[in-house]
Amino acid sequence: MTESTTRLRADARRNRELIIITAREVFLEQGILAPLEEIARRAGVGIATLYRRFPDRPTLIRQVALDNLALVGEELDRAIAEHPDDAWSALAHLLRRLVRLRITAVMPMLVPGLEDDIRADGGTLKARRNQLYDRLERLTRAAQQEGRLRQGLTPIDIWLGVVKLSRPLPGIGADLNELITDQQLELFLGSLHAVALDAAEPLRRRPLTLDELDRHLKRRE
Amino acid sequence: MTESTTRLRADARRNRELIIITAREVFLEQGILAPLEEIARRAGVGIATLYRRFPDRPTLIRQVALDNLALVGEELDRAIAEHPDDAWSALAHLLRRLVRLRITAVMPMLVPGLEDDIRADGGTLKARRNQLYDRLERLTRAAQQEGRLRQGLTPIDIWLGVVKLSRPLPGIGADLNELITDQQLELFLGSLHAVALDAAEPLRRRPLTLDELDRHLKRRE
DNA sequence: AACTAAACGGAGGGAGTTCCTTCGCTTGTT
DNA sequence: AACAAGCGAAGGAACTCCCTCCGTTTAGTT
Repeated sequence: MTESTTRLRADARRNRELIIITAREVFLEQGILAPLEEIARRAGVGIATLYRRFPDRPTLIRQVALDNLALVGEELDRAIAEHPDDAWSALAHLLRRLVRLRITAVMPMLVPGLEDDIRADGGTLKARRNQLYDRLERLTRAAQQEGRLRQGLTPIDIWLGVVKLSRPLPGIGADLNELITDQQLELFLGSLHAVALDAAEPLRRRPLTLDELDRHLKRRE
Repeated sequence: MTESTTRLRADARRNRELIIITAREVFLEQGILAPLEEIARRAGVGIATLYRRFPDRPTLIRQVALDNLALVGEELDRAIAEHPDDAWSALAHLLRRLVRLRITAVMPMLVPGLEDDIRADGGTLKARRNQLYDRLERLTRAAQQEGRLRQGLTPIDIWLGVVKLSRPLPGIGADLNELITDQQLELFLGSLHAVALDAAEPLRRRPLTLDELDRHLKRRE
């Protein structure tokens, strides 16, 4: 992903990827304060390897965040390519993929403490997030113009829904969690779908904007 | 709640209630392994007070679970009383209340390790859960017969939805979480609502049964 | 108002986690 | 085959959490 990656030895590159993928899962389950040793253990690498690649926790978090954003971008490309004339299908397909991949694309948007890193980053993370948001918004609008996505929905509704759905319930097995998530996702898709809901029961509320979300996060010291 | 409660001194009874309420919130956020000291701190009582009232963690968990079930029962009564001829409104009203109260009625259903306590309990907890489930199922069916709740939904879908919605996202403030949860709840209600969805896009799946859920939980050692 | 039993909170020792570094061995690359 | 790069395990320091002990405070009673 990063250019420095290309200079790594093959096994190092493999382990690096493994760590990021595992970290995504563990962060999703336990939050970003999860023990790094558990991430290493579940990734099947020594703790030293993790520290060698990611000197401290913020670095790891930022890499996971960047990786998430890139992955969502790729999936978005693919979904649109596979459904070029059908924005709703592309969106539904995308969401199913994202949930299955357990991506928390919103993480970098929501997690405070990342703020510092975003700034240290020169704003790269935030810029990429905004870019992705724009693309998602375009898809959303297209689906609404097709009349198949409920009016009044924003990408924020959708993203947050995916995050809440992806988040496994603590204390129960992975298989049961997957089952539950799948079932709930289909319900969620129903709530997004327009068909006749639109006229029948329009969303009556002031939608949350991205700026507003950011302000909330910033205010919280 | 319990008869032994009546023998407690007024301040003790007050603190006991406070601890249970706080424990519900903390368990919801962090899972049932959350530090007891945080529960005590957030409840504004000393750690000794918590231990005096609840000698060990399982005892506290069971009390919280029982309290949750009782509370949901009361809310169910109220919702039905307020909408005697309108099951769908009663259901929607109930869900809004439950989310706002941050009740995780399903907790005792989902959390393993509680299994032992359920048995030690002589099955009281499980019996009450099943009883509540039956009542909820009756309401569900009624709303479906009205043609206002989507066909194919079970109380499990609804309960699990409430749990996932109630669960706050980690690392962001309580106020933002509340905002997000409210917005997502309205979406969720939309997905439950029939209106015209029914004919347009019936739920095509095998629903999860309560027995099946229990079996999953038991299997997981 | 005074008394007493009940309840309270905080301090602190001990057990268990988590962090993060050091170091001798292994492996990919040329 | 040689060597640089990468690897995992062990372990000390710091921290967290559990749970009890004990001196102080408070609710309820006479």
